[in-house]
Amino acid sequence: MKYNTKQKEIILNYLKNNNKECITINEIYQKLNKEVGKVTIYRYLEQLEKENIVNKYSLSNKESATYKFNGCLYNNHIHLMCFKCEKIIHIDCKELEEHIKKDHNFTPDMCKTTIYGICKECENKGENNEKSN
Amino acid sequence: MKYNTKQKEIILNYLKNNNKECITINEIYQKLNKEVGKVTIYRYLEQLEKENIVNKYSLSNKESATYKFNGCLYNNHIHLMCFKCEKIIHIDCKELEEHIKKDHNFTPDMCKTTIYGICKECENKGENNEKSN
DNA sequence: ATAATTGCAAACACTTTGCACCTGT
DNA sequence: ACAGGTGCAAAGTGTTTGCAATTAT
Repeated sequence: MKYNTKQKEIILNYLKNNNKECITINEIYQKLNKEVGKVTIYRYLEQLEKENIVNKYSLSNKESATYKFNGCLYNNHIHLMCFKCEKIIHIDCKELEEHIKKDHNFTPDMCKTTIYGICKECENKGENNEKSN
Repeated sequence: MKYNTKQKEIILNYLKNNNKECITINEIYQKLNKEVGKVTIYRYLEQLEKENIVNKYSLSNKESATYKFNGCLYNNHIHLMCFKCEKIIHIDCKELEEHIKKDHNFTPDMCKTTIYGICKECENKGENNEKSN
């Protein structure tokens, strides 16, 4: 990756201007397919990951690879993802990070971590409504 | 899923006796391929998930689907996965769970959550050795 | 007997690779 | 000029589906 190309610029630009914290290869491709091929997106994102400009992680096996642009506003936030409504909640909490580091001898990368569970609203709904199955 | 079959018994039995907390479809298939077809494993595990007997989650896009048998010893442990050595560390820590619940209004399902980062050993190695790239 | 289950092969979806063509330096 | 990058098509991998044969009730 020694040359600068139109395609790389387009992709990086898109990542910079895209407001979403997390974006999948498919989302990028759907936006840019007139200008950049899918293979190039795969290859360039792989490169950007090596350079620590994006982080790659998987939210589910069903989706294409998910990336987060490190320059974006949301960095260092922790993600809580609700199973039920699939909403992602961003929290800012150094305490949690410090706890894992100090008490468990492990330096967490909260950018790459998603904590799964049930949000307050869905939990409340669940009590009033059906239990299903 | 109204009939009991030899195959279902074999799979469930294997999950019960298997000591690992997390197991992939491929691991199950490699053990049981003489007795059960892969498709049956997929279908039965899907069913077991609906019945809440196993939980499905993904550690990485590279591996086949990962399941955790809910009856196993390790339930409610938290997983820390090291990027570098890919080791999974199991910790038992109610504090962390409580913190998220109380302070962030979110009930985490730590069974389905993997916290990514760097373990102590790899961090130490990194300091002495090359930084690479 | 018959409705459900199994398992092969084929279809799918996401990702990676081989290679000829194009582009940046 | 030529090393590096792009993108098509093909291959690779994990998962799902169609369907005929088998099995549980």
